[in-house]
Amino acid sequence: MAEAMKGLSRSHKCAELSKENVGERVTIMGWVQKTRNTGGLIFADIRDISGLVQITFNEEKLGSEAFEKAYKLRSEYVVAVVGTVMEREGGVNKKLATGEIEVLAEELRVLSQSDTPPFPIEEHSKTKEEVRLKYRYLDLRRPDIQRNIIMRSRVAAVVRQFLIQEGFLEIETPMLCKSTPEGARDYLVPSRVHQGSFYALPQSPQIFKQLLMCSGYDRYFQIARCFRDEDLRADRQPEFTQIDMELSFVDVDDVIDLNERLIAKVFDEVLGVSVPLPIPRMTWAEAMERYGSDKPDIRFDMELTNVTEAVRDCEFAVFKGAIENGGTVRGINAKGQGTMPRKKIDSLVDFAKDYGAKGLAYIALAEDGTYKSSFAKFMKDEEMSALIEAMKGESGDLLLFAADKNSTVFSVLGALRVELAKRMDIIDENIFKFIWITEFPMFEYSEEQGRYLAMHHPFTMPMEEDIDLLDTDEPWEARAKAYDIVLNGTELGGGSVRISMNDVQEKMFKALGFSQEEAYERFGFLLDAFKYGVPPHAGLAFGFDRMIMLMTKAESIRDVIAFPKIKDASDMMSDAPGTVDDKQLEELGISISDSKQ
RNA sequence: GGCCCAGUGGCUCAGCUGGUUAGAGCGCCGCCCUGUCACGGCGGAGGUCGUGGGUUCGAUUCCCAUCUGGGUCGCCA
Repeated sequence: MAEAMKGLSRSHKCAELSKENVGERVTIMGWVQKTRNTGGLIFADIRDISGLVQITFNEEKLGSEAFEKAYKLRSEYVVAVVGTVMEREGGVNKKLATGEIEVLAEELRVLSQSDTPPFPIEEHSKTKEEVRLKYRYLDLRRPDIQRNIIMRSRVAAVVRQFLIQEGFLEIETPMLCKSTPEGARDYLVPSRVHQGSFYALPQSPQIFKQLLMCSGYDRYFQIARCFRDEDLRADRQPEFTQIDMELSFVDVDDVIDLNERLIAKVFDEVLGVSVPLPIPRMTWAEAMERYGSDKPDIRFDMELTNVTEAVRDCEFAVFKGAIENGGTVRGINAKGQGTMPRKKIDSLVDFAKDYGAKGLAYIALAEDGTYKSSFAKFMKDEEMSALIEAMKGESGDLLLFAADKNSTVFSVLGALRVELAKRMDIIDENIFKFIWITEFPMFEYSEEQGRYLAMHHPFTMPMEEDIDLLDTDEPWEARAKAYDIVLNGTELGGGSVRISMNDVQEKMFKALGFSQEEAYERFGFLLDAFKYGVPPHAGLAFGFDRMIMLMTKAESIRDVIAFPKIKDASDMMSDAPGTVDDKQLEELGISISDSKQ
């Protein structure tokens, strides 16, 4: 039977108690973590958000009726205990923050009983996520998840404090928006009043924050929920949170300066980690050339080497063909991996194939100066020597090569570089290496749609010296005033300077193949707003969940979100999404096609 | 949509090339125990081996399909 807490008031959280409190009469409330019953003496560890404290139940002190109650305590019962803080008689428990003390109970109330939990409520749980997520309310009791959720709140608080101090206003933007069929799939919300019409949940507050700049709120931020109806990954959820901001009368350097100070402050205050400023910058072109990635992990080297010139005249058909088709041959040198067994090399080849490579050529350099290679028979000796030389290959190294069009070579070697580093265990997991990637291309080719798309979004400002390129036959050569902040190989955030000049915006739409009408159809109200005096403006958005993931070293984004969704975007606990009543559908004017029922 | 991994009591796992009543640890239930903190002792309950089909004298084990969960490629302006 549960008892009321009437007349009791919690005086301390469990782990707030220490030797300082010895002799004090305290009231603590929390969950029973564990009981140890030695017969005439019962110990119980009581847990709340602060941690654990040991309660001692002694029949002489407590009386037989209450002692009987203590006898029946089980895991996860919610109790209130009034008692006196004592130094431990049975010796200090060094593993516990409150290990020097215990509370000798004088009164016990069982505020709530509990069924036996389906899995143990403990740190470093071995229970599979399937079970944990079904009982998420229990999983959230575990100290490691609680630490993540607490850190998330602290980061949000520091961000708010910093930005408000910098003159930002926190402004909410709508959740019910108009669908803009560019980019990710929208989550749609049917309208009852306007049957047959749909709202879309925002993929980001992009357009609204630009309108706020037009309206003169010259520094805006929001910790904003965003929605994308795409497939999930370990670091991707269908609804996620951005630290979103936009500033007027600024250029690239202003945004970068402000945000690196924000990062430094967050890491200092929350983790005690000092981030040296300024954070290094690298152009997109350099990042691709050196790391094969626009989000390079710079905690380790193993950079790409362009060996196209060294193999230009060779007879190896794979290299020859790639070069003839306008591609390149590039390699990476896995130092000291020359003895890698064939089986493991094959698994690297398979790995490369996932990223679009047709294969992976290799040279394994033995300690005795000889080598094994998948393609030596097609090469002259001096060509091999030149290639090894170009790769700075030494005895014991494993050289891996991809030959294809540049985008494939970069994607394969960029991923392979990270994979190798993981296998070689050369990544220092305890450091945070930030880098800004700048000067992104304006456009990116979509194989699927057979046309160029805006790499960032259609309001991204080209670099001044590249504006004229938009009028030429090769507008895709233009670089954007866009920047990403990358941490340990993860894109933490990104943004751009926006187009605030009408003529440039028109050129941009033209380059993207939008007619004036199409542009208006999609973004009319923004373009209209721009007619009435638009300040130069720029912004940035951080992936808040990813930031917390990296700060907590969580392996999954689900570990930093209180109620996450699983791979198919459903919620294991509530079973969302679900079907709805026919009556609800009728009101919305919606019918479900037979094939889906 | 493709590929890969996993699924055996509440939890975590073992179960060899197919062979009697499918095991262990933790948890749970009962009894005992006044200084435990991975408490201890004794006893006990609890399993359609994810599901369906096939091969076989016989399937947790082999094959096929399917479901569930995870990872990843595509996708994510």
